[in-house]
Amino acid sequence: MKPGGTYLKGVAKREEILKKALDVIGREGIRGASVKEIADAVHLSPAGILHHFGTKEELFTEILRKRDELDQELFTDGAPAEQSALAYLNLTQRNAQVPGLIELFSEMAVKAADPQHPAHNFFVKRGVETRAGFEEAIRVLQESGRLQLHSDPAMLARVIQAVSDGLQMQWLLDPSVDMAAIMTALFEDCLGGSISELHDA
Amino acid sequence: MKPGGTYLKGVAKREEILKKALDVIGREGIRGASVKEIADAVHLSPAGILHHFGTKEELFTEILRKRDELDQELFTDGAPAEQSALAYLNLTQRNAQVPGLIELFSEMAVKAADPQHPAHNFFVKRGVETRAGFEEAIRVLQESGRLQLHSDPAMLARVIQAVSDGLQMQWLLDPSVDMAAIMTALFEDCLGGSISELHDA
DNA sequence: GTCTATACACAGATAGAC
DNA sequence: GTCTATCTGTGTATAGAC
Repeated sequence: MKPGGTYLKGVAKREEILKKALDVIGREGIRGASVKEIADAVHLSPAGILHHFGTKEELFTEILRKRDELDQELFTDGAPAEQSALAYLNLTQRNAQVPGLIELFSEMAVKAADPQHPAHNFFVKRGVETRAGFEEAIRVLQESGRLQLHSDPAMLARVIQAVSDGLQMQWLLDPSVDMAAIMTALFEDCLGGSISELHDA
Repeated sequence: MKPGGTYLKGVAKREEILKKALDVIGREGIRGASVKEIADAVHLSPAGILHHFGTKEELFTEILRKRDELDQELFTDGAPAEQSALAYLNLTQRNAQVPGLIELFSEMAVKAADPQHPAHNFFVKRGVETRAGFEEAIRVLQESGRLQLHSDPAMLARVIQAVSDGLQMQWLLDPSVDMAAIMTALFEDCLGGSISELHDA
């Protein structure tokens, strides 16, 4: 809304804050998830940060959004529907390397249950999109006969999302849980043993 | 550790606090989950509460434990292994009536990822026990031929737990999600369509 | 052993100066 | 756009009354 220079500087500053925040939280875990910690990391005061984002919860909502954005560029962009399941598995495996962000995501997901929470719409939309991807992949696999299970794709999509989220919680409690291995085994044993055909990445 | 009267009074007071706390949180949701709110509900000062429990996190750990205890009396006590899956479904359906407690549980589950958190061992133990119940039920069903799927019971138990936790998160975000229906459909479609045989409660 | 009163530490939010 | 100062709320620690 403002002429070039100033506006762009504001956006750039926001980006810088968000990137540094992802960094700090990834490294320090949820302990690094206070306004003050992030402020220190970008050499600003807490008030300076909140000038850009309004409130703490809005700041953290933007952090989540930013991570999704970065993830999407790396993994799922432009992949055909059939491969979205695989892309998701890759994502899962990679995310498992950054416990702090998973903690943040899980914590925010709970808080966002409140319709008034700034992240509420983000999580609703994210869930819808995630399941739509699964649904389409399932449909394609069913129609091509590579998936013998003929259950309602919408329901299966919900289940897959649930398994993914649920395994993350188990993994937070005990990092020795191999999420990707369980997901893969599940696809192969229950869904018709054909997801491995997609493996080429 | 102390002679009768006094000791019992202490225990009784703790029980009273825990019961009231479950009440308040169930009614007011996570907003009622501050030491002050609970203190008000039992007509005590915050310090009075903490005298009995030490810290806030320990208090809330005991609250979780208390709820499990009450749940167990109501549903799973004495049920044969084969029916534990059904008992769990019943529990799921009943819990869905008390959003505040599910929020509390989910939030604590995330915080308990930290091995130093007072609820860490509670959640670890709870997970082990939950999965052990599923595992035995699965084994029985497999051996009696009522479950055609021959995947590793331990892995399947993890998946079922994950679906259950994951669906709760979806439900928190959108209460129109019918957790029990999805769980039931999942058992019937993927696990061999035999869980309904157990339905008699 | 039980609890109140009080003091303290800290986080997030807000107002106003620069 | 950023800081300092301030206010509020919330959890925690301690002293001492009963």
